[in-house]
Amino acid sequence: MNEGGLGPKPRGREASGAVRMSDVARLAQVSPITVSRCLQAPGRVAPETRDRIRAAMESLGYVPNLVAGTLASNRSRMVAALVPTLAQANHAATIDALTTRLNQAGLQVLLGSTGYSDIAELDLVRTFLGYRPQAMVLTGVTHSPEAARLLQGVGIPIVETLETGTTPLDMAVGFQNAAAGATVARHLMARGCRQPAVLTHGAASDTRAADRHRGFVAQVRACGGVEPLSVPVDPADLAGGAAGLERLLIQASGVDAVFCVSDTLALGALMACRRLGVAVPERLALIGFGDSEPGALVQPALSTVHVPKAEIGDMAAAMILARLSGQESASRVVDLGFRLVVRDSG
Amino acid sequence: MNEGGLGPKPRGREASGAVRMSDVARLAQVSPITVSRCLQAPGRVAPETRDRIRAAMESLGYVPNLVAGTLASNRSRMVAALVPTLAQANHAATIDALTTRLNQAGLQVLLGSTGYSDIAELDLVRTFLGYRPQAMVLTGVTHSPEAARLLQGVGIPIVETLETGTTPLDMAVGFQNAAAGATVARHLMARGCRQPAVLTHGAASDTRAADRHRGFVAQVRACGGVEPLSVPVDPADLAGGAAGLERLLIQASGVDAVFCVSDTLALGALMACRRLGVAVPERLALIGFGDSEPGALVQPALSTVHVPKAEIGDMAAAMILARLSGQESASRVVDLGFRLVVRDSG
DNA sequence: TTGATTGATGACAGCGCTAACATAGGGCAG
DNA sequence: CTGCCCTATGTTAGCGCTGTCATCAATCAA
Repeated sequence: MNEGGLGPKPRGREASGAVRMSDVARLAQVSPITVSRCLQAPGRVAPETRDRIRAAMESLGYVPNLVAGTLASNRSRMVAALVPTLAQANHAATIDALTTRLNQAGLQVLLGSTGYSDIAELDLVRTFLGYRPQAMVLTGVTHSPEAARLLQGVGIPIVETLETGTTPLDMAVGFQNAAAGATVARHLMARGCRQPAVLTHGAASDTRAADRHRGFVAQVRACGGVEPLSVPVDPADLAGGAAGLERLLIQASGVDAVFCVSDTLALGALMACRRLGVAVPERLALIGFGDSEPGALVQPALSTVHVPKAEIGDMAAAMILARLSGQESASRVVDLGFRLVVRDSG
Repeated sequence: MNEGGLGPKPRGREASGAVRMSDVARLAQVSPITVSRCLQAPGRVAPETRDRIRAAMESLGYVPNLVAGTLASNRSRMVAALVPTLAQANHAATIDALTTRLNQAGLQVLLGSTGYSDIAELDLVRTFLGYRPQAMVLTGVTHSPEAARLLQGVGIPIVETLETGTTPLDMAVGFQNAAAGATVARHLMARGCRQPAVLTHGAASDTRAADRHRGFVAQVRACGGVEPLSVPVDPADLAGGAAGLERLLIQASGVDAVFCVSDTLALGALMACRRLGVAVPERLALIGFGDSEPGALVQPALSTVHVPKAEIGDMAAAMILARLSGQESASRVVDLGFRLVVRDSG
């Protein structure tokens, strides 16, 4: 008996004030563990008991504390995802698909954006791992060594998206950026272009863009074309694309085609061409990347490379779910390909 | 002494296997609470102790378990956010800004998309509250009564975005959709339109679109215009906009202006006009909503209403942070306004 | 009848961390 | 030298839930 006040003074903090499982249990006249089972596996609880418990939860407005559940069960029902930015439609589409699919399976998505910074990525990886997610989705396969070490240490499924060029940390789904660049190069050369150039993303950590650039240049060389001039742009937005194109035309007057590593850059370049009176595609062919919606609407309609944005999100979710349900997936790398979309601009 | 094996058989589960705070503490020769303090308030720990602890964390590869921390401290450092869809650029921009700002303050964002469904919203609200977020961001001010009850019960800051028409559950930041609709109507009437119509979003829970529609119609009436025909479209994508416009032209041949409740619909309508040979804006004026990027690039450039997407996300974050730091914000409703952008299409 | 099996529920301990209080030692005014 | 405050660190007891086993009654084949 501690009632006499003689024992060690009880000095607990006050509880959060919310309704707890034990409150529900008391009202339903069962033990807390039965309430827990009623939530996790209703089939293992007798129907009458179940109804009584549900009525109790309803009447008390009980909201299970998943944090406590996570700590006890070591299953957080969360998946962490990192993107460079959401403001770009292709990342948004991928995340949207990923989220939808994971939600259906009862998993929530913890989202962070790195702003194309390796430091921010490392920070976010560290923090997110602190929430003990059951899986992690990253953009691209290039990370700081420290981040890679952390990620491999935790032993959860990891999916890297948008890039399948090299060996992934764990799993990868996307396409081959270098091959996409090469395809564009082949197309332009076949079309008779003789002096192609590249508008590329200046951010060092956007290795996807760098890969496309590299693949393009290699293919131009292989076809015996003039060594392509390249102009880096950062940030890679519309204004950047426009400015980049102007710079490019100043540096080399003979350029007859430009591969822009993103549709956004291409659209900016297209605007600049309009302003400067450069005829597209007659004097200058323009090819983008990503098959964004505006590209199909402008005039001349933008030639580009279509990538399966939503499918990548879907597949990433599927790979995670398969792994979490114990299947050792046969293929750790899934290449969903890309497709050259030839429209008016080149 | 329990060593004799006489006490109750210890039947604990095995621990998660990860490095714990106590491991760090042992290596650094301090108590766990000092390690905890070193993470939360390094200033309250002596410099040499701090260095020893940090070295220990480094050498063990310690990743703090924030789930346990949340349970113990009742502070999750998470903010939950719900959007109808991420695949639409204006929501993505808002969330991007929100996330960036909250991350800077050490808060993570738990993101869910409702797909414009009240049922999905309720589900997500319930689940997210289970993670005990410190604040919640919603889109729009209309929710199921059940969701509203839940949200008001938990006592965390709640910000509703994109809409400031009615009384919020707690706080709101956005603009007045009805007023935006009215502004468009005034503009069209002043321009000499006599028979305007509306392409609107059919989803019942997109009350923002419905408000714009309502405001538009009311203003047309007030100006003495012909009662506007309206065509609902769902899903509100490009194809929907195109189909909607065709239906509209069939139903009423005298229409000389169309207010589309989103830029996406307007762009679809513009495509249809091109296909049908309808001159824009000569025969048909077209106004969108949202000031999306493609709208500025198409020809004729789309007239639209600019809304401060990123600013809304920023402000939502600021309101949350203010409240969490104890300030009772003076204004619970922040109207960031909108701006009619007249370009070529109307 | 009986032992084995199944189904429903409960007792106990502990997940990894932090709030609240406690303590020890040093500096310093008076 | 006393009493007080301040700084650095430690002790204790949970946060709210679930894994693991235990229990007890009902069912059923042999």
